[in-house]
Amino acid sequence: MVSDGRRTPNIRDVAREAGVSYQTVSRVLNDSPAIRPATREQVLRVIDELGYRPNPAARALVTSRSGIIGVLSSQSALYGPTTSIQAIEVAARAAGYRLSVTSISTSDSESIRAGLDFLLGQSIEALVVLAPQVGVFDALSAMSIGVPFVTLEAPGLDPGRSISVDQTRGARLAVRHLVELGHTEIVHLAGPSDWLEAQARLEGYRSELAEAGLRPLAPVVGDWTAEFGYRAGCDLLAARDFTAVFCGNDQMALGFLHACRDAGVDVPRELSVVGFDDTPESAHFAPALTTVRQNFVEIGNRAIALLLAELGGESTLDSDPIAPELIVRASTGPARS
Amino acid sequence: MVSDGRRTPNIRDVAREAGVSYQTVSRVLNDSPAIRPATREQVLRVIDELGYRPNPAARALVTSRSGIIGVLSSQSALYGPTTSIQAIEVAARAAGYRLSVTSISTSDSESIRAGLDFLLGQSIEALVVLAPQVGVFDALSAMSIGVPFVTLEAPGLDPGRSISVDQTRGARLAVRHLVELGHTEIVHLAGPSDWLEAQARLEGYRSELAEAGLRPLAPVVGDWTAEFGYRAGCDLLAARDFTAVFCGNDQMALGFLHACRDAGVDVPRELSVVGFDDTPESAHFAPALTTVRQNFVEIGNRAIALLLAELGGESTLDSDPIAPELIVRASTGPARS
DNA sequence: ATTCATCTTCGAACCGGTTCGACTACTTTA
DNA sequence: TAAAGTAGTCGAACCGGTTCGAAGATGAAT
Repeated sequence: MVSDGRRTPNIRDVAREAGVSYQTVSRVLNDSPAIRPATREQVLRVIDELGYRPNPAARALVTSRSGIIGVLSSQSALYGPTTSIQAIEVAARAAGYRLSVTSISTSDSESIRAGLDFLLGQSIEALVVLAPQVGVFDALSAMSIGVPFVTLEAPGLDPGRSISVDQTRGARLAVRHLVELGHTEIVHLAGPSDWLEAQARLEGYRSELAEAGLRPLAPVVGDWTAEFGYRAGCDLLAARDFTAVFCGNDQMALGFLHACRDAGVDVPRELSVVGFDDTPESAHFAPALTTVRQNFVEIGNRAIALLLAELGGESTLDSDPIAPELIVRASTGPARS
Repeated sequence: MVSDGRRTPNIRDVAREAGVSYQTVSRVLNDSPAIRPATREQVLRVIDELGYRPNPAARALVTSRSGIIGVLSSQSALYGPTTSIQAIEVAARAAGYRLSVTSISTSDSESIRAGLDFLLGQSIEALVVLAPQVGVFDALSAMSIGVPFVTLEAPGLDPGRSISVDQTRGARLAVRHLVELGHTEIVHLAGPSDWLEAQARLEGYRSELAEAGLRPLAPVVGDWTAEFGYRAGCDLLAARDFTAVFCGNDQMALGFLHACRDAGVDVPRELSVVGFDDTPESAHFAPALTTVRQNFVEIGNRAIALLLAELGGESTLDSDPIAPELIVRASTGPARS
């Protein structure tokens, strides 16, 4: 890597060194066919020798393609979004795109707008929204995005623009499992009410119970954290008028299990607990958690596939929703009659 | 937002519409002082009216500042790195930078090089490396980076270029706690041996035991997962020749606790268990986990602060290492004599 | 009224690529 | 042997900003 003159080499430096015109170098870079093999060899050698890297800004300027896909994510270290983003990154990179991720800490429209502005100001070519609060989508439809976009884990909203596991179905699987075990009084520890996933799971909980002819109990609205699950559990177990709990995610289930231990309630003998997500840890909870598995990697992959199709001008394929899967472990058992 | 002609408006469109020259618009954008307030108002109004956004590629081209900070991360949804990256993103955004994150799935030099190439090809202005395997740093020093960079959670390597919690100290805190409880036979469930954090914790484990005049046992090398912790636990508990376990992270501790339940071993009565990281869930393990807290947000913030200082030409300040904190919970207790 | 300083605006060059029409030299065909 | 075709290369214009020296306007000083 030579650094004569203190300037990073540009395409003209390469051309001069290789004894060709700079357009020829450009041809080599974009592997145009009309280049004599010997010339290409020569140019490539000089490129390597000089440590030349094409300037992405210059390229973006003239092609008006930034190669950037924006990701708007809610600020959290939750397992699901994190896993999806990673899958997105891998898929995007494979397609020659890079990611620009920004996270919003609150879901008020001001901060959403700021996050979106930040991304749009980078001339992103497409957008993935991973912030599944209702407010986000209101803000989204208020601003004209101007690029293809897809929302993740926002079930029931804007079909065709949203990729998600069928949350309602997942919730129904969980509840049905409990019903089949003979439970009739099933509490739901829900996620934040402005999260679409939480809404869909609550909906699934209600409709499955209705179908079984059972009455839903008032949902306890939480914040996805184990800490909340614990405190809610302590409260609920004081007046124990239920035999099963369907938790909105695995973390809350963990907290709830903790509360059960504190209260001396035996799971699953006296109480059945179900989670949601199947985090890698849930198999090792005490007891191992029955939960609903979501394929977060698949979500990410499909998101990029859809965007790439749209960027390529293809019609957006409406694929089947991703099916969740019930994973039965030790935290659920038959209701005691 | 007007869209006449099907082209996004550029600075000249704004100038024409506002009745000024395009250089004046540029002045307004970079809030140069030499602009009459009335002119500024007028220009800003037109900008808003046209929905004009400056083209970052054009700007980057002429200023030769991309505004991008690259992040090279190892592919995982681990709590620590995820949290740090988020802190980095927030801090970078506040400073007017954006992030380009890429993750490498394996730590062989080929894939490291590819990841690094991918980032350097985006003319990043600075680099954060969050892939604390030894191989990464070998590859790093082999390639000339050409931009300021900082490595995270890579203790003991390249001081001044690395931000991390003092892992060795954290491990010593954990082990000292066990020693003070009277434990003499302490097993270490280590992280992968090519991870610098794992090495540092192992080192801390050994030196603290040495100082206490105790002999270290052969470490069990794992992969950070709960699943591994479980399997290792099952093996270890078969021939139970120890009274305490120091786990390299909370997930492995969780798996180990699971194994203890399976084996009918009472924690902390018969066995003490310590984790590392203090994930938000660890307070709700069964039993609540004694662990070592790391401030991942602080790590991210410091990383950006250091890079910004360097980008601004300031000398790199060598700050004190971040101190870890022992969080004592229910999983540790006195050794039975 | 003229000169000069100051404030504000303008013109032109440049950043580092891509692209398209034109040019050259060498084959092929009649 | 002249005309036509073709592979390979080149020149110039352009993308959308920033920057710097120069110019126009305005008002104060002489």
